[in-house]
Amino acid sequence: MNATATCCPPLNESALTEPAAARLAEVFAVLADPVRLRLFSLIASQPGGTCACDVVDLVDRSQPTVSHHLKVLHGAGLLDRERRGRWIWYEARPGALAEAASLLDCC
Amino acid sequence: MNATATCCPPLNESALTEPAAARLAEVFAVLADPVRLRLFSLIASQPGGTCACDVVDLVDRSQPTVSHHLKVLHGAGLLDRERRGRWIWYEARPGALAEAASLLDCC
DNA sequence: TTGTCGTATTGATACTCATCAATGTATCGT
DNA sequence: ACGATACATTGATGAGTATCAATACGACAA
Repeated sequence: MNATATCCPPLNESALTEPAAARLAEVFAVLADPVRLRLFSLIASQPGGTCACDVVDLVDRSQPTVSHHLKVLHGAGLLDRERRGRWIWYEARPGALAEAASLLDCC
Repeated sequence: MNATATCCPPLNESALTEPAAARLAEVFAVLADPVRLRLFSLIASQPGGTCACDVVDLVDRSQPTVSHHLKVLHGAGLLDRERRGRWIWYEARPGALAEAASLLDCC
């Protein structure tokens, strides 16, 4: 029922199956872009979530580019989205990275 | 002195700086390819390391492709290399992923 | 030295993706 | 209704990369 149990043992205990590797590689690919990783950390470090308008200025990229990255993060299940009037609030989804973290812990 | 202290606080505590995000994104990029991730797990799960010839057959890719991926993993500091006669042995470098793991633990 | 085996490199190709300008969509105030 | 604000989508472009065939390199055996 806990997040770590849904995945697989640490990397130094048993090798990943092909499907497991494919699925996890997608998670790492989402975090493999510096702008996207920074956007996620900016939002995750904000307890109540953040308005998208607040992060655009922080990453030195155009608004469409930031919107694209937020869409990718949301599509991967790392961010929750909620509309509030004209604004859209993003918030880090709890436990979204537990699976990946459990793998890396050992190495 | 411990591995987690060399990096940065978890993602939900404070946002990544731009250089930190860039450096970490490189690590995630190395793990973002399914073949490469599986190669690393195959080697990391082998206590004494592995001959490169043993993993080529396991990932359904050509020998040059596997060689390329092993070079990337070694270049990123995730694998150690050692020549033994005609063979080359790869071994997972201990603690190579501690930095990335400490970040992900919280989310 | 000559061949063989294990591994790396080269060169080419196809595909993915980060990025932006322009435009579209939705919500709110007046 | 109209304009303004916040965000998303479209379309185009350039850079990066996974992949393989062919080739090169290095070590060992005979």
